Formats: sequence, structure tokens, C-alpha cells
Amino acid sequence: MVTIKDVARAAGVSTATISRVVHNGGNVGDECRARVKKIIEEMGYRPNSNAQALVNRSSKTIGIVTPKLSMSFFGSLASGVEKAAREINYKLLMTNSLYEKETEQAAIDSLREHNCKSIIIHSDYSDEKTLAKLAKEIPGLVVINRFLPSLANRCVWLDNVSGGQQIGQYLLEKGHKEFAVVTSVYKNRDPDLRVQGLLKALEDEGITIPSSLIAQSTSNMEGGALAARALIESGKKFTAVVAYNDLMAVGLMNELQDQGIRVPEDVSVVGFDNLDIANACRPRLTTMCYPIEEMAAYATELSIELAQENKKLAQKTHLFMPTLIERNSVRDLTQK
Amino acid sequence: MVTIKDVARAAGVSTATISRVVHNGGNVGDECRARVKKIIEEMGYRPNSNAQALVNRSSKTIGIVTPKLSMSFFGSLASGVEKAAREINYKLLMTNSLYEKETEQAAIDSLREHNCKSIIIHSDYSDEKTLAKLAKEIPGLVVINRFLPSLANRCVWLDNVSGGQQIGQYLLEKGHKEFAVVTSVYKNRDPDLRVQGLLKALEDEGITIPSSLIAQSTSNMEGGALAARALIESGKKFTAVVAYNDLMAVGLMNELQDQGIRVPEDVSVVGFDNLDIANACRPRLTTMCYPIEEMAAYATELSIELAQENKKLAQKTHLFMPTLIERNSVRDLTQK
DNA sequence: ATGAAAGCGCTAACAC
DNA sequence: GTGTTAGCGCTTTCAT
Repeated sequence: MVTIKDVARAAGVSTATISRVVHNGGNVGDECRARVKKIIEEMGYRPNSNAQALVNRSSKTIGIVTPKLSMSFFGSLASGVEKAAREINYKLLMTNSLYEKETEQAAIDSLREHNCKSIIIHSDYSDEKTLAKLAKEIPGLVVINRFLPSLANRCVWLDNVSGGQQIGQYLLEKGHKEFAVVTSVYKNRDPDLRVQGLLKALEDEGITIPSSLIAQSTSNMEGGALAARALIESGKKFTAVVAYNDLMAVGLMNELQDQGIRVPEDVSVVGFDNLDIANACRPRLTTMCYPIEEMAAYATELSIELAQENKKLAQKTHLFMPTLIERNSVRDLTQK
Repeated sequence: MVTIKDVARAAGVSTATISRVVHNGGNVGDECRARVKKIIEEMGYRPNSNAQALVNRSSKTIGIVTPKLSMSFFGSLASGVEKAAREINYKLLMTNSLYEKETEQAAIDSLREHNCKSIIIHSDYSDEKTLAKLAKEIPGLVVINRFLPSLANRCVWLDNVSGGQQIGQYLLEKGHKEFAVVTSVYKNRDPDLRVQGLLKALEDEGITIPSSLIAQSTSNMEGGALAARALIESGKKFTAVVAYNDLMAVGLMNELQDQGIRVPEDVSVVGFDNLDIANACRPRLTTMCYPIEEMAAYATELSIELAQENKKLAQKTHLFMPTLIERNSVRDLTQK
């Protein structure tokens, strides 16, 4: 391993000078700078980032804590962070929290040991107090996918209520009047918010959803299939069902179709997230786009800014809007 | 931030002693050890891993280089690594190579700057020479998903030929005699190997595939759809098509069905990878399981062992077998 | 059993 | 414009 001393010796200058040219600092003669640069190149010198982090009390890494990287949604999140991080030459430190409170805490701790001053967390467990305390110690902490009033300027989140509302309005426009909902037992608040938005939209038209047509299940394909059965068994009629997310929507659609119910001819389905899967299933799924990759990239930039103690951002909030992606899983009832 | 000195002062002992108890080293009195432990706990002391990495010349991180984290396959890979890494208290440093040679190199370099002695790389570009040179400098380098003879003991790979062969045999058993192939222009060698295996299996039965029924395209859903059209336009008959991977297979199936060709009634389709998508599409896709998460976890353990200069492993190779997952996209022609 | 001290590779005052 | 030097937080000989 070639160190700064080796380079200094080879160039016949001090380590301070090497450090200066590495960082494009001033106070180095043109001739000297050129010579050092050449030698660095020749020797293949690369600063040891651990030493840098030690002396700077901050490492050029951005930490990310998500429940499970193998899930498409979180993979996209990580990719968004990585993209933004690479552009400013930061590295990505990753940990899965596995939907467990202790693991989530351990993940954060380990990031801190690494002098990681920027952390993007998709927190499902830690309560507001814990996160608020953390934010005091980690200037670059950013919470993605959740809004905490006391941490308003470090939350990058999605308007789930609007998402639900948009779906409701869209379905109404298409002439639907009998709705069902497939929601999740997921412990964060997104499911409730989305349903809330939906109900709000329907309410304006005086439409309600009977409780037997609100099925709750796990937020994956199996959950969707289970919910489909529950809906069918209720015996109640519905022309459209709104699912918590794409995974549930696809499980639901498939189960419906397996039971001889056509989508969208007999029943329309709408999802949420716009995962790849929404394009792979048949019919293609009409869904709300959750721009997670962009949000993650944005969160990364925000995190870096925050980490440099830039107080200007104190008041700014960071709310993203989901948008409807129209595909083929919804039938237009206004034209027979 | 509480440092080792703070703890030492609070405990009235030297930093050496603290270090000893932190690492459960010997030569510390029982009473003293207990007291220090308590103080560490109280003060919430956590060793600075950058300082540790600096003095140890090695950091407890494992680096991973993959093309694109947002792709399901690589997300699973990363998850496998993370899982194994967390168990031994290692952190994950991630970089995307974006299918570009320079980025791949930059990614490796950046990992080295971090004193990362264990690196798992899904390399699509670097040639064998480059990687061999790298392996000399990075003891824990492991190549996943590719076999390089000169690096045999650090390659964790899949028997793609066997995979293709298994598919061929299975289809043969099901009475298929007219085959088509949808392969990829992907620049690594997997596609060729899989086709090779398939052809080998067919050859034993004296069956060949006309070149007009070997469609080549990009390895995603659109590529699969494109290939489907090419196959149909060839005018040749085929009862089964073998796709390079699940993405292509699903694109292909959907396109076939959109064109009024039923799967599996008219045409059978087989994929490769066993992504989530294979379970989401209709019919559910019969495919080869690529146990990437397990392989990644295995690769991680291997990498750590290698990094501790354990020469014992010099001769061992690490080949995994894909296994057939039977679902509903293949028709049994032997029973009308 | 415990401590003193050197040094890992680097940066940033400060001196010249 | 360039060099000297004092650490950053930690580990590890070597004394005691």
C-alpha cells in the first residue's frame, strides 16, 4: 500500500504538499503541483479513507437503513441513494433492519461507529422521540417515507392521502360506485392514510364502503389472494377494488381471475407503487407511481446538506406527490 | 462522541486496559474488567471503526459491486451478503457498476481506499487478467456468478450448462420436439452457456433448433416481447420456447398471449432465475431456481476466510446447481 | 495485571 | 510556496 509519505519521499516534498495537491488546495507552485500529480499517478496513490475519516471526524459515506434490500421497492430506494452518492464521490453503507426494532437500532449504531454523518432511514419502528434524539446527534439524518412533525425538515415523504384520493376520483370518473378495499396490517401508517384519502374522495359523492368489503391482510401477493377470497365470500357486489400496493393488487387480480372473475371486465383493480411487477402482470396494472428512486436521490442530497450544518434548510419540508399510471386493469363503466 | 480516553479517565485506568476489555483480551483483573464494562455501558462508548481500521490496516466491512441494485436479482444478492455480513458484525459497502467498465473499476478502487479486504464482485466487464491482478492485492476478493480458471478458488458460480440441460430434458420428457430459444445479447457468457446446455440435451435425441427460431434480444421484458414477435414472424412451428431469464420469459409469454397464442396450451415457456415475477405472471412460470441469495451468503463467508489468509482453501471450488421449479407454463404433450 | 508510548495515514495550524 | 508538527482514536509492544 502506497501512503502519502511514500509519495512525499518520491517527490522530494513534504506530506503537507501532497495533501494540498490531492485536495486541489492553494499554495502549491505550478511546477511542483504538476510533478506531484504525475508521481501520484505513477505510484497509484490513493488516500486511505479511514485515516481521512479519523482526522476529519466524518467519513464520506452515506448510510442507509431499510427493512429488506431484496424487496424491489427498497432496491430502488438504495439505487437512488447510490446514484446521488456516487455523483459526489460518497460511498454507501448498507444495513437491513428486517422489520425489527432492535435490528433497526443496531443498524443505526453501527453506522455511527463508522463516523457516518449522513443517514437515510426507512424507519418502521423507532418512535418519534427516538428519532428526534438521534437527529440531534446525527446532523445528516433523513427519514424517508414517513412524516414526523418534530423532524419536518428531515422527512422526505409521499402524500399517501392524496394518492388514495386520486385513485378514488379516477374510479369515480370511470363510473364506479361500488368499491372494495384491500389494505394491509403493515405496522406503519401508509395503509390507513391511503384508505383515508380514498374514503374522502368517495364521501364527496356520498359513497361509502361496507366494512365487509374492507379486507385486511399481509402486504404481499399471498395477502392479496387471501383478501380476494374474503371479498368474494362476503357476497357483496363491487365493481372496483383498491389495493394497498402492487404486490397485493397482483395477488388479488390473479386470484380473482382464477375464480373466473374477469379483470377489468367484471372487476377493476388499482394498485400502488408502480413496481416492475405492475407491468408484468395481466392485465397490466393501473397504479399510483411512488417515485421512490427520485425521492431517495433527493433525500441523499438533503442529507449531505444537512450534515454540513446548513441551517437554511430548517423550515423546508419535502413532500412528494404520487401520480396515476393508467394501464389496463380498470374498466370504464361510463361507456358500455 | 465518547472516546476510549474518556472511558479510561472515568475508570481510572489506561486506554490499553479499555481496549483489552473491549476485545475480551486477557490480562485484566476480574474486578477491573467488570467495572470497565459497566462504565462502557453507562457512557455508551463505541469504538470508532475508522480508527480501528487505520491501526489494523483492515476494516470490518465487506464490499459489494453489482451492476444495478434496483434489479431484483442484485437486490437478492445484496441481501444475501448483508445477512451473512451482519452475523459476523461486518458492514456492507455498496457500489453499482452500472454495466460500465470504468464504473466497475472505480467501484473497486473506492472499496480499496476504505481498507476493505473482502470484496464480492459481480463482474461483467473486467477481464480475467485484471481480476487476477486484483486478487493478489485483495486477499478476500470473490467473484460471484462467473468462473475464471485462474481464480477457481474464489469464484462462486452457477452451473449454467446444467441449467440449460435440465430444461431440455424436462421439456423432452413432456413430449416437446419443436423448440425455440430466446437468448440475450448480454455481454457476459451466461446466455451462451445456457443455450449450450439446452442444445446438448436436445442433441441426445437428435433434435436441433433452426437458427430462425433462435431469437436474440435484450435481457428484459421488452426484449422478450420483441423476441416473441420475431419468433412468430419466422413462420416456423414450435411448441416450447426456452428464455434466457424470467424477465424475458414473462415479456415473451405476455406478447404471445396478446397475439392470441395460449400459454401453455399452444406454446410452453420456461424461464431462468426464479424471481418473484415468475410467481406473479399468468400462467405462473416454470423456471430454474438460481439460488443467488444463498450463493451470496456463501460468497461472503468465503471472502472473509480468504481475507484471513487461510491457505487451506486454495483448491476448493464453489459451484452451485440450479434446480427446476415446476409451475404452469409448460404443457405435457404426452397426455392429450 | 496494568501502564506508557509509539505509530497507523492523514490534515491543518502555524512557522518560515 | 513549502515544511514542521501536533494530533484524530485506537491497538500493541514493551516495561514494570
